[in-house]
Amino acid sequence: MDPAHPDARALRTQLESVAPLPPADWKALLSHARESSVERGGYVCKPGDPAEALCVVLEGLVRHYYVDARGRESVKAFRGPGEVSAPYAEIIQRKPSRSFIQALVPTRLLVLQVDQVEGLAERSVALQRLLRRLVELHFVAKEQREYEFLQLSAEERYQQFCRERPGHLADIPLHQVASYIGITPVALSRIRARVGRAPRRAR
Amino acid sequence: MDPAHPDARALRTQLESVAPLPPADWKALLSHARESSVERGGYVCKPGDPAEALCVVLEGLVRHYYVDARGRESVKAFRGPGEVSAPYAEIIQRKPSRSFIQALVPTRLLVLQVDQVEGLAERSVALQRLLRRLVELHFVAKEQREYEFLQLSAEERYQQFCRERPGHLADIPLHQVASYIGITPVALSRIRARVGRAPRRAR
DNA sequence: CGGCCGCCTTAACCGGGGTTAAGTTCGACA
DNA sequence: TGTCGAACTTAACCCCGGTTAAGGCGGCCG
Repeated sequence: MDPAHPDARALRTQLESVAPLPPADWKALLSHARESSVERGGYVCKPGDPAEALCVVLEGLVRHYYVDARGRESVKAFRGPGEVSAPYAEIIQRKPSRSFIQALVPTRLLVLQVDQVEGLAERSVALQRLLRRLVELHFVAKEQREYEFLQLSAEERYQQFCRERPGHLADIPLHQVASYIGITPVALSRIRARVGRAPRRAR
Repeated sequence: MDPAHPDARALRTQLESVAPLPPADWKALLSHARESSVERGGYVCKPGDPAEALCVVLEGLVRHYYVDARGRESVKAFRGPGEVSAPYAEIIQRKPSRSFIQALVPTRLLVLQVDQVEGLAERSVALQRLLRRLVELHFVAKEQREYEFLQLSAEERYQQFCRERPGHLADIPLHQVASYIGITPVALSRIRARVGRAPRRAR
């Protein structure tokens, strides 16, 4: 991808705020990146796919979810522009994906191959540190989620969610929000009735 | 700490299974390590303490927990021999600890200063990679926990917990188990009555 | 020895959320 | 335009877990 491309510049800025990255490493990274588009409802990744791609959302919105043995579906995360989207746990464990990653709206992604990134990181402390920093931030996010399950009621988790993703509320079907906060669509509907049919930003 | 010490040898082996670490890095790490003991009920860390120590449990058992504004207590984790014990999220965010870390039995710890480790890692890709690997494993564990909250009932989470920490069940009071799986002691008691007063290994 | 306290259990009551089912709205599409 | 289906809501019923309170048990200490 061209370093002069606006997407590339924006991404660079964002990465710099996580950890400093020398220009050489940045160029090397970009040279392995390709862009990809997914239409609304399309899949970036399905169970059984080899977990080898690290994506960054450039534009649009995706959700990460999985389906358990009983066919019950759970949403793990939503990811918008600037966020990393990948079956991270499976990449770490070098297993095939167990998750779906699906575009909720037309989405553009920057795609990196994990082993190429790993290869570059073998030779750069800075890149290695950046990668660590990124996992650390993911870790903190998961711990925040753990906190919400341990200490908040479903209603509070819903309100928290509305605060977290104000810009995406209009694009996410409520049953997926319900799944994300760990309740059924029916229960979410009741909560929204109690709370007074909370914000669902006009478009 | 002496590299010839049995604890040091055991730890080395364990770290090697996570990611390779050259002898020079290992020696440097060890030279900054000190050992510390905590009696049963004693604290390794309390809210407000600067989050600067990375501990590894050599012997014993600790729990990580926090108390929210309403005084409600939640157990985030238990850590036994060979496991890392630290207010990780706070270290990552460079904030003071918000958690308690408490010994459930007499415990010995290996203590490292975060900034010393960071300093070493600035000069070693191998150490940097090892650190990343460790966070990655923490991340996977948190995602597993997220899965349990999303898809398992309290009863299933209890049985899962019994499978996870069979060796520590005897040392952990039930109300702490309840807190860990996100229910009240009363509810756990009922579950145990249903399930048939599950294993609580004789000592 | 007796009393206290922490831990665990049991019981009774209540409320939130799961389940099932029906009804509404709305957009896609023939 | 009519039909179909997905998404959302509402209602009825039930169960799990929270809450409160009481009682048992064992260890610690005066």
